[in-house]
Amino acid sequence: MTRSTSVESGIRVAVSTVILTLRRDDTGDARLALPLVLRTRDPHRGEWALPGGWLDESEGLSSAAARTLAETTGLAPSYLEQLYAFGAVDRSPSRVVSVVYWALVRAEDATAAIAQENVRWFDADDLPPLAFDHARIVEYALWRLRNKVGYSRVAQGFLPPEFTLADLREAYEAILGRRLDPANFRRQVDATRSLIPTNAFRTGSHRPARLYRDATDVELADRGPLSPEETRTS
Amino acid sequence: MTRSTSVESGIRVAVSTVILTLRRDDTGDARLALPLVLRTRDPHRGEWALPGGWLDESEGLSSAAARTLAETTGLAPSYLEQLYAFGAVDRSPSRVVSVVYWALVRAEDATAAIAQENVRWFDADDLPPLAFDHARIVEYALWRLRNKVGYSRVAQGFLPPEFTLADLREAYEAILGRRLDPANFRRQVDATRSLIPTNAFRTGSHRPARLYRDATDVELADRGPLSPEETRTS
DNA sequence: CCAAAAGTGTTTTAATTACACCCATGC
DNA sequence: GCATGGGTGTAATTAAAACACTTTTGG
Repeated sequence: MTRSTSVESGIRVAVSTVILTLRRDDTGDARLALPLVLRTRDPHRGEWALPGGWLDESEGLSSAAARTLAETTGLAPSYLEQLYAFGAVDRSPSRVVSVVYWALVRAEDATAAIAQENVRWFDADDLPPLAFDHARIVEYALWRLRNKVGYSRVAQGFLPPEFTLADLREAYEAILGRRLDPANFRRQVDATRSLIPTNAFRTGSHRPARLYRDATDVELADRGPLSPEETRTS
Repeated sequence: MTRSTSVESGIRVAVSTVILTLRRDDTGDARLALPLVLRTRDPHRGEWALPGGWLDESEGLSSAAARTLAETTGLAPSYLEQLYAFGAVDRSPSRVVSVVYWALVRAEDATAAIAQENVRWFDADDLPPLAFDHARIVEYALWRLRNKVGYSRVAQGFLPPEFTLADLREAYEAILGRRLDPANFRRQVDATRSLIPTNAFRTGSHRPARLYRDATDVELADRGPLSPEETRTS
């Protein structure tokens, strides 16, 4: 497009996203799941890869992540954060720097997600062989999530606006892979003052459970150094 | 270089690094300091900017960070970690994605650093106006350091192989900007079992202080998802 | 001897954990 | 009634903080 060669480069910038949601397995337990795209072109044709695409010259990094996320799943994320920039020389036949994001989508959104050719949701700890270095990327995204759930409210990104403490605890348990004491969990979350109780209850089984919603309009977690556009609550 | 236009892009990839060290101020206290480069070309000619350069097609991201770090300071970092990828459309007149690293260098190395035209070391909380979005980047790097010092051994990246507990505490105090109780600090660090005492003492003033060195060969902190080359201890 | 930093001990407070127990609903 | 998850109470353990006190050097 431009005549000057000084603004051209043999290095291309891609943006990919590790999209996570909660899904119920056969036993009814919630488990982490993520969508992958079957590659129809070389390199790595026939292998599964993270959703993503080339960074357009006119869009920001997080915009590109949200765009490719919508293109592959039809969803808007409830949480989106940059994960890491991968740029080893040998990670692809051509020179590609991938800026990878990770996103959370609500469970009920994910079940309503558009079913698309070449896109499938996999259990996060039962993945097929992945293209490029994507296996390592997913592993790191899961590490980040498990870490961040310990000091932030990110887990609420999996839940609808109103939820019970058992819902929230189930999300934590699925992320951390271990059971949490209901009594202590309750005390810990209301010590953070991040939930406000509603007057509604979820009924249907045993004693009804109170529904809660977010106490504040602030972010679920620190998403890093955001540009002014990214700071706006969309 | 290549004839195919499909591997060309109007987006260029730059790598910059926030290089941090400890320096003594007039009162003898240790303070965080970092080198900046005076821009001699537009855009932002005459303003100070982070050391960095264009990513070469044949080098990895962290290699580029180490290379530009050596070019501007003549130093090798004792710690190097990716900070964030900045890619807002309007952060530069041309489209640039900057992958930013942060690095620690040892104090005595920094004082021996090559004095270079257009490069100056500034006190971290008394910086001149910076080019591009570099002020925000430095701020985030300092936040990351202050955060990471709480749950890792990164602070040792400022110190020589052998040091006293007072040296280490002084580094913590400079990073965190507050005093720490010597008694509690001692207990906390030896609870981590990350230091082993030597039989040497530092003398010269008052009661001699025992010298310690790193207990392990492992990294000072989790540097993120590293490629195989980056994992090698160089 | 005195000042000052190195190093130890002790008390208090807060956070975490484990677990007993009561409550309210569906069946 | 009774099984089950919702919700409260409480004791034990652990970690963090505050601070008095002893030790060892230089001057």
